[in-house]
Amino acid sequence: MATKAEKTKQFILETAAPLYNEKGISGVSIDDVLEATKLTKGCIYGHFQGKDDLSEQVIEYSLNHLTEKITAAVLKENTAKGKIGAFMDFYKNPINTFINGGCPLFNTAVEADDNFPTIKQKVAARFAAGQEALSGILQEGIDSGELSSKLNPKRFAFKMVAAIEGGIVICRNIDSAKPMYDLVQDLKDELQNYSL
Amino acid sequence: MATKAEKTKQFILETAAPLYNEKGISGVSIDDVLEATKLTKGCIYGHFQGKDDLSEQVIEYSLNHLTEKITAAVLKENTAKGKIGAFMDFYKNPINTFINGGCPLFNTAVEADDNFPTIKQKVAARFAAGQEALSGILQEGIDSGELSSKLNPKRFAFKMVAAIEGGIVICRNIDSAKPMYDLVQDLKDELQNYSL
DNA sequence: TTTAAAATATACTTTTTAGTATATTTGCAT
DNA sequence: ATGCAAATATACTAAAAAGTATATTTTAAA
Repeated sequence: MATKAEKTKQFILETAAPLYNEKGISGVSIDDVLEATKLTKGCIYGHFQGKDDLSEQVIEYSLNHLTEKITAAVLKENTAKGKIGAFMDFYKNPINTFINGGCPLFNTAVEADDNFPTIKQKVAARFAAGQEALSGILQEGIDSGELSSKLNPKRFAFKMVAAIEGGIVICRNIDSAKPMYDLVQDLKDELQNYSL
Repeated sequence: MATKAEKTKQFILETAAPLYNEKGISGVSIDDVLEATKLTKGCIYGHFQGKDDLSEQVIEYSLNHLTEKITAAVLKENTAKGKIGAFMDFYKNPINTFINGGCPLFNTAVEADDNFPTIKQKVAARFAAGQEALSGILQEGIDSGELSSKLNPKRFAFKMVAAIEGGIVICRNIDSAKPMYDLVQDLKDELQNYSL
């Protein structure tokens, strides 16, 4: 069983994750985390070296959590179209995201861009892995004869992720989920057109 | 001619705009602005009520500037395809953006989401206006017989903007412009398929 | 069950950031 | 040209945030 300290640390990460996702790295203060967790400085600083360390580990936690959730959803399906559809469905609702505040990978990408090089690199690795996984699924679909070889897996995967991530932000901004549903439908139709 | 104070205020806005775009609203301090402008607190606080006021006006300035630039680029063309192409070309290079740090409209949308309701509303109005303008251009293209009536102007406009904005963030994150070029090409091809 | 170490809480200091009061300078109407 | 108001600079205070030293509590091994 996990030791007390390990459970506390996990609890801090879990509790801080949505805070970071909503307010951003620069927008979260240690006091915010203290208030959300009802813990004290001594405790927080016992588990983390400082705010930078905390930020890094919270982001790491969020990205791991995201990856797990997406992977689980995708692996439930057994066709390429099913898997890609599951990916899109995961992101379909831009208002109630699996963690409050939208997609943590994307939010972090925006903020880390010119400010947090270490975190930026971590995010970049996740995007690369995600693109690899998605285009791999599409390539398998082509190889198995499910999808047409006219489909460019990498380009479709990039366009899909870019559109979904962009769509989430815009829909959240205008407080409307509708364009996102249409967008996902359009992307599914586009993939359907490559079906054999 | 503009008075000295007006010129100074304009200079502050111009100078702070890229700072805000790179570091985000929460990431910029008054001292950052002082250092960038080489001005002093007395001067800044003479022109702005405080940081919130400064932030709001800087964002306002950036969004106005963005709108002007895009409008100018689009109005140079006289066909629907030409105009939409000009829009995409404006955003084609994700690394060297017209203002350092990516698209200010989108960056602000991400940060304002759960934190700055007033600014969020301003951004939402801009997105709405943008969608209106772009889908209007496409609708005119349909009406004039340039584009097929099978094209859904609103849905295409949304997908295009979402993909471009998302693409910029991802490309900046992975330090590569290539996927963006491919994406723009794909979107242009898609529009081309609706040509009559 | 005892106790020493680990975990957490309390009470501070330091640093950073925002904001203000006042002095000085500058531009422009007379 | 000059004097006064507007613009800007200087030098401060206030508040918020990060970080630390130490006391207390809790956990778990002996």
